[in-house]
Amino acid sequence: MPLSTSDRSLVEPVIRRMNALRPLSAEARASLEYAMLDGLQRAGASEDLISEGDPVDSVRVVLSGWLCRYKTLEDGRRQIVNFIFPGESCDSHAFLLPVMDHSIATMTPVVYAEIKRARFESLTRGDRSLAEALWCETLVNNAVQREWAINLGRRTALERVAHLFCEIFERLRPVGLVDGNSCVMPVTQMDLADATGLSVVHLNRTVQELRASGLIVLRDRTLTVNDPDALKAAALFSPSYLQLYRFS
Amino acid sequence: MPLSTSDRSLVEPVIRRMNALRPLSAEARASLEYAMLDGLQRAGASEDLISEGDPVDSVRVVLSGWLCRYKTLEDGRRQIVNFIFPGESCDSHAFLLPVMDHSIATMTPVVYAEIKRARFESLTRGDRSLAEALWCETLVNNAVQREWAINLGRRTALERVAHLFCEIFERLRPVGLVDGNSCVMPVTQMDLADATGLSVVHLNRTVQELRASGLIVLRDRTLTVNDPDALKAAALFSPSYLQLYRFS
DNA sequence: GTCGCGGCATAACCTAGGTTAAGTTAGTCG
DNA sequence: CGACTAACTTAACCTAGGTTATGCCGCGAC
Repeated sequence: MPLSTSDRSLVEPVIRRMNALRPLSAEARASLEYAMLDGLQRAGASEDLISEGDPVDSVRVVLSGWLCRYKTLEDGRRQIVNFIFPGESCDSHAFLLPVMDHSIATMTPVVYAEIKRARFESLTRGDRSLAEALWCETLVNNAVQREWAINLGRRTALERVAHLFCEIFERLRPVGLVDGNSCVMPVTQMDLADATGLSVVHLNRTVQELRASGLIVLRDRTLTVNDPDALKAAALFSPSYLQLYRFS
Repeated sequence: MPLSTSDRSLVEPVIRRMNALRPLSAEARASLEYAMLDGLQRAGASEDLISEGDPVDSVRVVLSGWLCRYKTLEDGRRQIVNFIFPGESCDSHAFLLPVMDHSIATMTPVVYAEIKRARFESLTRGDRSLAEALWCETLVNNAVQREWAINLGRRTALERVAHLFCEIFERLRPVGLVDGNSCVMPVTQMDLADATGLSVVHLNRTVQELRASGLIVLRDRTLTVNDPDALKAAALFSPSYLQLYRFS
């Protein structure tokens, strides 16, 4: 089965990202490509791909669209604990644990590749570099999670929202989704509130404040940051935890 | 070099914990034991073992005492993002990334085993079960980090502190550090405040409130929970994210 | 002994952010 | 076209939690 050009361009960001985390052998690259194209899936916006308590038996790699990991309390309070962007994988190795401790939902329509556990294991067993790239991804994920902890625990509302915008920018950039000073922001203010631990009303107030101070323009689902350094300063943002040096 | 009984009892909780995460082969157990006893170290309270930005070239396994992972903002605001308890390891595989994204400090005097990267890699290369146990630990860690996110973002002060106490209890239990309804609580209220994202004053108020309602007794560095179910209910605590089923 | 200090406790006051409510806009479904 | 809904906005009000300050206790240094 020959690969079409359009299919290749779909999975290319994933290969590029993995390769930046750990240089992949040509064979690893090819077999990962095939595995992904074998399991292409689509989902609409606001769908749960997997829920807390579900057993895991496959790995999903996001090709386009935004997803989030979230947890809820009994009474409905919801916290988005992380976003998942194109080029990132969802549950790499998660099947080492019996069930999910959190849920994963789409925030936009999404294209992803689903790789079954057995195939995934033969992929990673066959090539050390791929396995290491995936583990690096898990470690970076862990670092992001820690940054979210200090974000939620110690930053003010303004710093928090600014920090989230900075992080989104820096995570979208290596997969080619930042265009100059702009990127898409295809999520509702409700989602942003759940990600920053704020109420929707206060999230809106904070966005207005960022707008008024000229730090951001957010209109038509597009975020523009004219002076990134100023936004970073307002956010107390330092990108080292994202391990971006790997993407030159 | 024969192992003394006292040395064995020191590393026993680690072996037991790893074995619960993944059943270890007899050889894995023995070589891990030797590697740990080879690198025994001590540290006093309130010492940084490693700081944000430092390169990592060894793995530390905690044998006794409490540590924490923390991050700070430029202006000194500090967030403890996780605790590290006896039987847990610090930086397993962290050397896959170039530098630490956070710091690790002792909260009490600590005994730990330091295993150099090369030796660690030969240990895990030699035995798949040990490697898997350590990766499981990383995944559980990640799950704990997510729970901390919802704790900081969505729980009230009372729920947060109660939740932290519940988690500490459940993490200390499998390594034999819970005695009936009590465990040691060798940290200052300042530390608890930094872990829950509260000010010291409000942490103190909250502890008073938990005391007044009869949910906890905290005295002489000892925490007693007479009615664990009541505390769990107040905390909206559900232990599944800790993967404790593994420890019977 | 007492000086100094770190940890705990409590009170008075204040503010960041939550809550409730209402209005606007824009898109979708008949 | 109008009805309905989801997302956003703004205002008024309120409270959880922060800040500042003061006092107490216990302990180690001298």
